[in-house]
Amino acid sequence: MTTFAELGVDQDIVDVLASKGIVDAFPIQEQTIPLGLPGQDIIGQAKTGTGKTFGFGIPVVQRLGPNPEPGVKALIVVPTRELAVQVYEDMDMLTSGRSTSVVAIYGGKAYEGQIDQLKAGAQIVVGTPGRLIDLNNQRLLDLSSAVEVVLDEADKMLDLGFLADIEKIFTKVAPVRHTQLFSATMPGPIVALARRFMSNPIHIRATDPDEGLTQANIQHLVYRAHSLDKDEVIARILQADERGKTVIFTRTKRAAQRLSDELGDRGFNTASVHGDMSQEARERSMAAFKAGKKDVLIATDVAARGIDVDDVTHVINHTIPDDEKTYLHRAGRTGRAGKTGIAVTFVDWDDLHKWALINRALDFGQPEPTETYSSSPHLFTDLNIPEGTKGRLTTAPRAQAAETSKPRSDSGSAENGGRRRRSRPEQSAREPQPIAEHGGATVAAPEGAGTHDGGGSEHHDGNAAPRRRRRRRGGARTGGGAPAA
DNA sequence: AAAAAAT
Repeated sequence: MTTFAELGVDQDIVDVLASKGIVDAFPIQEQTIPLGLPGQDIIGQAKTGTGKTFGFGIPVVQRLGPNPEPGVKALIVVPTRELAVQVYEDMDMLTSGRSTSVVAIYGGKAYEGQIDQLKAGAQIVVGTPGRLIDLNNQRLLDLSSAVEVVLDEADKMLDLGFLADIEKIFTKVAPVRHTQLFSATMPGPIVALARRFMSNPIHIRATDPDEGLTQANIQHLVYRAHSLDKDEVIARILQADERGKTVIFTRTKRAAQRLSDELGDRGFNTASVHGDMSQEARERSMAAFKAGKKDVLIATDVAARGIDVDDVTHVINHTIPDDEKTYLHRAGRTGRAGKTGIAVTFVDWDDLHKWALINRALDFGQPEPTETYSSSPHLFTDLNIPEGTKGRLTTAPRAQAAETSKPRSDSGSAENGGRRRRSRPEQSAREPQPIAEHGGATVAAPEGAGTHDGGGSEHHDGNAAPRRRRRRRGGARTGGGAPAA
C-alpha cells in the first residue's frame, strides 16, 4: 500500500484525509494521482467502489494551488443530481484545509444559492449538464477559465442522452486544459470518442484484464422471476439476518414508487428515489438512507451510478437491467471499499435474453438458463456472505432440478410465507428459482437445507414485518422449459 | 424503451 503523501499529495490534503481515517491509497489512486498531478490527461477505469473520485479529485484540488483566484477553474460533470451532491461533498472535504471553494450546480433547486456561490468566486464547480448550460447561457457561469475538466461516469456522459450537452460544454471550457474521464465501464467506441476532447490521454485500467469487470467481493445470484411473487421474496430477503442496507432497483419510476409503498406497508423502513419525486424529497431520501434512518432504498437507475453509501450489503434487481454496464453499476452499490456484498437479480420471463446478454458480456460463464429447481424458503435467511468469494458462476445443482416442471400449485402459498415446507419441486411455483450463482458459495442448499429449519426458533421469522397480503396480478404461468432467447 | 438532465 502506498500512502497519499508518498504519491506527492500536499500535506494539508493528506491531513484532511487522515482526519477521516484515510491513509492508504487504492490502486486507481496510486496510478492516476502521480499522472494527474503534473497534468496528464487521463481516462481512468477502475471497478466500482475503488476510489475513483479521489483519483481525479485530489489532482484537481492540488493543481489549483492553495490560494486560487476567485472564479471557476475546475469543472466536474456528473450524470445525476445526487451524484453532484456526493462529489461536491468529497471535493468540499478535500479543500477544507485551503481557501478553495466548491459549488454544486444542478437542477430541481433554487437558482439563488448557486448563483450567489458563483458570484462569491467559487473555483470548483460540480454539476449536471442541464443547469450548467442553463447558467452558462444566462452568463452567470463563466467556464472559459475552467482549466481542469472532469467527466465522472464518463461513458454515461458521452452516451446519446448526454453527448450533445457535453459537446456544448467542451466548447465553453478553456481550450488548453487538463481533462480527466473516469468510469468503471469504458467501452472501446466511447474511449475513441472521448479522445476528441482530450490531448494524448493515457488510458489507465486499475484492473487485471483477465479479471474482468466484476467485483470479486460481490456475490451474484440470479433467479427466474416468472411464477414468483417478487414482492414476497424481496420481503423475505429483507428479513434475512446479516443484512445491512439494501438498494432495490426497478425499471420504471412507477414501479419504484409502488414497491416502496408496498414494502413500507409491510413495515419496512423504506425510502425511494426516482425522477418523479421533487428534488427535495429525493435528497431527503438519500440523506435518510446514508444516515441509516432508512435501510431500504428503492430506486430507478438514477441511483445506479456512483452513489456511495456505507454498509450496503444487498443490491436487489427487482427488474433485470437492460445491459451489462447498468448491471455492473447497480451491483456496484454494494461491495465497496473492500467490503463484501450480494447482488440478487430477478429475471422475468420476457427478459431472459437480457440475462443471456449480461451473462455473456460479464463472462459469468453460465450456460443459458434452461433449468429450474426449487430451493429453500429459508434461502435468504441462510445467506452468509463468503469472504473474498470469487470465480465463475456455478451450474445450478441438478439434484433438485425440476426437469419436468409441474404446473404451479396455486393455492394460498403466500398464506404462510416462508413457513412452507421446502425442497419439493411440486411446491416450487412461488419460491425463488435460482438459475445461477456467481461467487463460489452454494447458497441454495437443496439437500441439506434442514439444518437451518428452526421451526420458529429464528429471530427473523416474519413477525418483523406486519403481513398484509395483496395479490399481484395473476401471473400463473407454467414454468420450466427453455424459453426462446 | 426507460431513465436521466433546465424551467
